[in-house]
Amino acid sequence: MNNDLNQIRIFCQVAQLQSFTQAAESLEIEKSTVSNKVSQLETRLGVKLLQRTTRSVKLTDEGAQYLKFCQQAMHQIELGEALIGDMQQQAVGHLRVAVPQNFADVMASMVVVPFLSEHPKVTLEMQQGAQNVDLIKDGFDLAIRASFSEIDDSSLIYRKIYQSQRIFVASAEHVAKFGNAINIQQLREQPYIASFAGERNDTSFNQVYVDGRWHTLQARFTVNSIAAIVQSMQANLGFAIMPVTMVRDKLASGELVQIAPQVKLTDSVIYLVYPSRKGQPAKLKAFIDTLVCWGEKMMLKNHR
Amino acid sequence: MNNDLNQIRIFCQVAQLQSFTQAAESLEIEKSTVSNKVSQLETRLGVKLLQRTTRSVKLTDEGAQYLKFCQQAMHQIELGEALIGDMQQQAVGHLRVAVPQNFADVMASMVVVPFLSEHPKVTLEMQQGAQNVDLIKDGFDLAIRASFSEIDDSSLIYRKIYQSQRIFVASAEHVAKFGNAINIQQLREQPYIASFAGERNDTSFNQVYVDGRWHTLQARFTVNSIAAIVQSMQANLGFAIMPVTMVRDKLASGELVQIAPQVKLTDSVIYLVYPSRKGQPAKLKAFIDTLVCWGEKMMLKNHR
DNA sequence: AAAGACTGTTTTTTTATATGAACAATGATT
DNA sequence: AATCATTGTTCATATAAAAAAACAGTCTTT
Repeated sequence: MNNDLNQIRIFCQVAQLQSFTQAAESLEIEKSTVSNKVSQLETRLGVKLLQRTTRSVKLTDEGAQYLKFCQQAMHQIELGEALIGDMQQQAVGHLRVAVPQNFADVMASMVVVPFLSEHPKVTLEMQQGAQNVDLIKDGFDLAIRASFSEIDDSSLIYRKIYQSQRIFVASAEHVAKFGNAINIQQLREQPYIASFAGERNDTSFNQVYVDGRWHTLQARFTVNSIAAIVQSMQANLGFAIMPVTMVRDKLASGELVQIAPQVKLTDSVIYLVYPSRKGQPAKLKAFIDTLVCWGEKMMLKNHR
Repeated sequence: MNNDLNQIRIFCQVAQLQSFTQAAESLEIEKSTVSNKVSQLETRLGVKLLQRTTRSVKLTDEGAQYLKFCQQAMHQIELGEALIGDMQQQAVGHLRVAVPQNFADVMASMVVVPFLSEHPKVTLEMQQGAQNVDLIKDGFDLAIRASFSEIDDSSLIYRKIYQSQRIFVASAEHVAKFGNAINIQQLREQPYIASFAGERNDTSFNQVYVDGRWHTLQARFTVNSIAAIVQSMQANLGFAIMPVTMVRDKLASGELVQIAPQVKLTDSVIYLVYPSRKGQPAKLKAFIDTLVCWGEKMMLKNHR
């Protein structure tokens, strides 16, 4: 290559150390390379930068002038790389996260608050309902997905952080009124409160796999918030499908009760999706850690 | 090479043009090279700098931060190279010249004054009596040599700018007193005013080649200034050896007369010596031009 | 809806470059 | 003063990088 920037680094080193040999050693290259690169640079610029005897190396007038600029340039690059190093070690900068519609409220209290207080130099942007965004194109650092069918997309890292059994739950009053259903047919006759995970026509959350085929429950009421569903159940609007962990406390206190335990549902699984595992900035590592930690805590709660 | 500065230029170009393909075209390299270099840079820094789809290229948070520093660095280098370009085109800077002892006065009026007035941005340092200096080691841009024996030194450019017949001259009064000598023996009996060109023991200027061997004239008075010698002759201190051109006017006006025209002297030759012909800064080119021009004018005067 | 144009990446081949030894030149040392 | 150690440069060879072509996506257009 004619216009080789490495010539400049090498020239700087020679000029600074006043020696081709020492420059070669410090850069861990051959002195013949040093000699050639400096010659190339001189030829390209059309100026002799260094006057050299076999015994001494001195800057020419032009070389001294040029060196100043080169040294500043090298310094700028050093500063830049130091900054990158810092960003790798310390969580700083802006983080854009895509979360499913029905997860915002769960995240806010249990993840966002502790994360932001632990990492004061990070700013967080959480975009709800951006379930199927293109991480790279739309500039997200991370997405949380609650898909039940795993999507295979190379170049993206999928990481399961949470898996929980889902159950049918309702208020005690609801059970008293409709009876405790024991199969899918009976459930379909009871009012159902649906959630949707992502896109408008995404019905995966409302599908029940029984006897080798999928049954879709028709919803009386649909809302994209876990908290709203719980409240609706307590208002006796109907039964719902919930991850066990989400309603563990309500079940313990008797506010909600499980119905149709014989009917098995697929698990609720939460994935983290992010582009490329290597070269993660510290801010992303930190957020992933927080999420993984949260997932583990939730799972423990489940199996307690 | 692991730490390749060219990665940075390429990254800058990609980031600026938001395209690998366009960056490759503008840098006149292959897009595969661009792709590889950016990947190398990312690997080295351990950060993804650019998020890329097959259709779009976007800076990451880290990439944007890093880019700022890289752009500044590139800008610095551009400034430096622009300066070098100017120095090549416009005579600026400091010029160190070594001249023989007996040339300073000749140079001052006929070369230095017109040169400095024509090139106001050049500062000139003229070191007298530095005849046999090491151009490179001692940091001279140019030396003027009046050697009679050509020295062969590779890596140095020798350029003859002036050659003149030397003659014996004296004042008319001197001739009246001592008679017009016709051979070397007669000359040796007359008082001789000597010059020396360089080192203290340099007698080449006072040697006369006659009948196949060298004769050294014993000087009654030695001084290292052409002007002083002329004045001394006019004060009838003795005869001297002078290049014809130097005393052309004095001979024409009758102030000085040639003696012993039968005795042939070697020519006076003036050389320019400078390191490396290519990559000369404009200041040096300009000074060489002035000297060559001066030499030609003097030679013309001679043959008129 | 399907083909085409254009993106960035990967792979193979060709080219260029770094290397290491020998070299010429200089200063220090004996 | 002569040898020795060390400098920067040169040259043949091994190595690494750039080029060229093939590839796998994505968006546009017919």
